[in-house]
Amino acid sequence: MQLVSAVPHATPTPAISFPMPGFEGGAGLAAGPIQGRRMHFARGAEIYAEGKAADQLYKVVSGTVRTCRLLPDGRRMIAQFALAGELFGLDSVGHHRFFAEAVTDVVVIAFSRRDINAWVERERAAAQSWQSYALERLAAAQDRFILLGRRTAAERVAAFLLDLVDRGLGAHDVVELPMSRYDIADYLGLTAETVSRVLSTLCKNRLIAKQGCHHLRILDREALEEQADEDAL
Amino acid sequence: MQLVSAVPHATPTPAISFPMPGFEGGAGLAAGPIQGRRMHFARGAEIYAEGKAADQLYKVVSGTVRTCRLLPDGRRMIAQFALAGELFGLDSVGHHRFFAEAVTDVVVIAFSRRDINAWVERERAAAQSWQSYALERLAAAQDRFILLGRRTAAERVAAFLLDLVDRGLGAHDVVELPMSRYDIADYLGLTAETVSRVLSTLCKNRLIAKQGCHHLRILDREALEEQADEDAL
DNA sequence: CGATTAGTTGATACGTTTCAAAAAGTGTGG
DNA sequence: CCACACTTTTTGAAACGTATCAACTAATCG
Repeated sequence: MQLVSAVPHATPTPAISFPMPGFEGGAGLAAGPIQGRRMHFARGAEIYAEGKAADQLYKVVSGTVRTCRLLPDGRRMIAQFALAGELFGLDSVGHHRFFAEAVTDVVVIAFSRRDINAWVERERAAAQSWQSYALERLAAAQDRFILLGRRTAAERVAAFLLDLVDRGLGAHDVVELPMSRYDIADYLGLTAETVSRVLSTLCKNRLIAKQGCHHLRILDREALEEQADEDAL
Repeated sequence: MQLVSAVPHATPTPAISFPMPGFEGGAGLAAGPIQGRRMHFARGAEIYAEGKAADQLYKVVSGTVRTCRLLPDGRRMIAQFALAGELFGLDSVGHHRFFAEAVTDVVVIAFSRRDINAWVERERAAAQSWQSYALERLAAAQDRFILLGRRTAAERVAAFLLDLVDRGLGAHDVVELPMSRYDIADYLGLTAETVSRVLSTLCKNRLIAKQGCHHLRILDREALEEQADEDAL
């Protein structure tokens, strides 16, 4: 891992907050005194490889990260897009079962798994927070079964856009799409062409409007939600 | 919930073991002194409903359980088949996001979430066990993304059969399929007809042999694994 | 600004679904 | 224990949605 070399100005981040989504009330509750290492990665750079020891958990400060796996024949599946403020790297106990790459230039904070474990054992609130986080991730994963197993291309794309908005990607009714069509396709179990076609159809039907291919304006959120067909993602 | 009425001989199960798969070494490590309630359900009976408070975690003693969700238009997705010895009901923190039904006549033990939490807070090993279990479930869920998003019908069915064998459903090379073709289909994101066709093809190619439609003999495990294409499920 | 990559659109192919009917399996009451 | 009714599974034919391949266009980067 060329992690260290990828840290130009490794400011000794003092007492980084460690929010567990789903537990903290606000946006950045300082839930513990864990120190993290701030790291930078350029667009496309590998953050960790599949099979490497999963000894760190990462929090995205800015930018977007994808975690993926490749099948022998080249098919790819993206397990997660981690947006600013979100965590990634919780693949498994021992070794990473996916690899992580920077979708855009990113800044992340890496927390040592050992520190987290120690903290969780020390403080009751930490343990609860940690457990809630794991359960929330599990719930999100289960929801995705339905998306991938039982929904059409149009439903998947609509749900995906709404999910990004809900997670804060883009202001007001403008969605930012930092990732490529291929990334979206590999996240939704489709092809890039199909994603493109669905987006074009949504434009034609005046549900969204393209403002460059990485920025969409949502024109009719209600119709989009109807297309996503509730309880999804 | 007609849970209580469904308990004919509610033996006051004394000090039930509470194994967390992935943590205990053997098959039934008594990891804690948690008391559970033994319950019986007839084939097809509902064990808990979607939306109900998720205040219990269940362990299957015998039989098979499915956890599902229904979409408004009738499409169904099965999130999990819980076999003998496995846990289910860990949908979420607050309320069940899936409903659970008995695939066959089942005996389960219900553990109170409160008891589990208390135990986890009391004993260090319990906390670790609990965490490992949650992470293992998460890893399994992530693997299923690939199955549902990037694999063909034949690959999914092959992987499903191998998974059942590995989890102990059926002795030697004979797989037991307690669930219907519709159940399998809704677990794999297919239709029952497609599942049936894939199984027929596998028979024709001498990878498996049908012994009644709920018992299959695996004739060529290697070829089946090749069809499942490694790292799946 | 030109070269290269990413995105869109179209035509066709393929895999899975859908609808329909036959066959096999399962349960029940005489 | 068998016959009947019902359900589940299997098989076939046609329709549908998405993938694939190919060409073109737009965006991005040096």
